[in-house]
Amino acid sequence: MKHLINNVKIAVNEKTYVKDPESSDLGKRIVQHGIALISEVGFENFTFRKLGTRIGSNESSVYRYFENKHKFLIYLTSWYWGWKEYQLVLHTNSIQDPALKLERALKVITEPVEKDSSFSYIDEAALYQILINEYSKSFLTKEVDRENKEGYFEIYKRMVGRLRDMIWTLKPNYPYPASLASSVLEGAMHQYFLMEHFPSLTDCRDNESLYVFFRHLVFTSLNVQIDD
Amino acid sequence: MKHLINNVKIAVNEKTYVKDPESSDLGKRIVQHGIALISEVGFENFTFRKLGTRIGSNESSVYRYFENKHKFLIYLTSWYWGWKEYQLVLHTNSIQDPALKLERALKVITEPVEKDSSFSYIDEAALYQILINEYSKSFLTKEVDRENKEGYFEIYKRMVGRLRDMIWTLKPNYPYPASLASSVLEGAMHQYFLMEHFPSLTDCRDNESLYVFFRHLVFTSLNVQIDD
DNA sequence: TAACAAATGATAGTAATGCTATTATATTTG
DNA sequence: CAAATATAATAGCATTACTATCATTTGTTA
Repeated sequence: MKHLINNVKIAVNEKTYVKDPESSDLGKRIVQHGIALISEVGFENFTFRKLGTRIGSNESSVYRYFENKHKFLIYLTSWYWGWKEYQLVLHTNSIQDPALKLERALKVITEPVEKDSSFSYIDEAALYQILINEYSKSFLTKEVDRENKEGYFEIYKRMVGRLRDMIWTLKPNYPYPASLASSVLEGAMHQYFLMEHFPSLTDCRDNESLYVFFRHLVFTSLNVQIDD
Repeated sequence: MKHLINNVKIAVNEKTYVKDPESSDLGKRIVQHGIALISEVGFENFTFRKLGTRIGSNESSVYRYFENKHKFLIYLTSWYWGWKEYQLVLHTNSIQDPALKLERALKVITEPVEKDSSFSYIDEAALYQILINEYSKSFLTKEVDRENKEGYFEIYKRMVGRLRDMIWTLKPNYPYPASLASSVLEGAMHQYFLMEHFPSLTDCRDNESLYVFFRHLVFTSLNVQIDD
C-alpha cells in the first residue's frame, strides 16, 4: 500500500511507554523484534529477557522503554489500531454514498494486512497475527477499568466509533449501531482465528468469504440491498 | 431452574484432569473454590498455592486433581459448555417449528445464568463470569492445535454445531450457518463484557436488549420475519 | 579536546510462580 | 488389624518479573 502522505506518525498514548520507542534506534529494534518474537512464541512465553538477548542487548534496556510486557502489548495493539484507523479514513473519506462508504469500511476491516513501507521497521502482517491471537488478553484483565480510565483503549474505541457512525449515517433508526460495529471488529479477528484453527466452526475460507459474510450480516441487518 | 432429570452428570474430557474432581469431596471443593477464586482475582493472579490455602489444604493436593491451571480452566469451561448444551437441548428439543426453535436457542444463549441447584457445589453465575473474562485465554495459545486434536474443545464445538444446524434447518440455502453460530456464541460473551466495561461500544444495557440485538441480527440475516 | 551527560550494557539480587519430590499422617477398605 | 489409598506438610528448583547498581560507550557542548 502506497501512502499519499509520507510523514505520518501513529500517535499512541504516552502512558504505554516509559520512553518513546520511535525516538531511538534501540527503541525501534525493541518494537521490531518484539513483534517477531511474540508472533513466534506467543505472548505467554514472551519475556523481556528473551527479547533483550535477541536484539543483542539485555532485559534492563528493554525495561527502560516499557514498564512491563502487558504495557508493551497495549502499545503494539494501540499502534495497530491507529494504523488501521488511518487506513480506514484514507479509503473511505472521499466516498459520499453512505452505503458504499460502509461497504468500503468493511473491506478495509476484513482484508488481510499488506506490508506498509511507510513504517519500515514494523511488520504489519505479523502484528495482525498478534492482534488475532493476543488482542483480547490486553483488556481481559482485572485492571481493565483503571486502564480504560487512563485512556489505554482510546484508539480502539475511536475505531469502533467511526464504524458505528457510518452505520448510523446509513440507517439512523437502526437501534444497535455500536453493538454491530464492535461485533464486526471483534468478529473479524475471531473468524480469522477459527479459519486457522477451528475450520469446522466457520464457513469462511479466505479473506474474501470473510468479507462477504460480514457484508451480508451488516447490510441485511440494516435492511439495505447490495449487489453481489 | 428446575431439572426434569435429577441425576445428570456433565461429562468432561478425562484428559483435562488427573483425577476426577467429582469423585471426592476434596475434588468438589477444589472446583467450587477454584471458581470463586478465579472470578475474584482473575486467571492471571490465580495460583494453585492460593487455592490450596483457601480450602485449608495445599498446592500438592490440588496438583493431584489437575495438571496445571490451564487444564483447570479447560475443565471449568468445558463443564460450563456441557451444562449450557444440556439446557439448550432441554429448552429446544420439543419445539418443532424451526424459527421458534432458533429463537428459543438464542434466548438460552443470551440469558443470564441462574443458579442451578442440581449441581450444588457449582456456582454457575460465577462460572459464567469466568467464561466472559477468561474463555478466550483457553484457546488463544500456541498449543491450541495439539489440544484441539486431543479433544479439549469438543463440547464447545458440539454447541456451535447444534446452533449451526438449527440455522441450517431454518434456511438451508444460507451460506454461513457455522460462522453465524460461532459469531453469536462468542459475540454474546463479548457484548456482556462490553456492557460491563465499555458501555460506549455497545447498545445493549441488559440481557433483554442483548437478546433482541442477536435475534434481530440472526433473523434478518436469514431473511425470516419475527414478531417484536 | 576535556568534561559532562545521556544512553546502553552487564551483573546481581529478590519475591513470586509453576512446578516436582519426599515424607508424614489420616482415612478407608479388605 | 494391616494394607492400601488419600491427603497434608515441607522442601527444593528453574523461571519469571522485576529492581538496583555499576560500568561502558556515545553524544554534546564549553
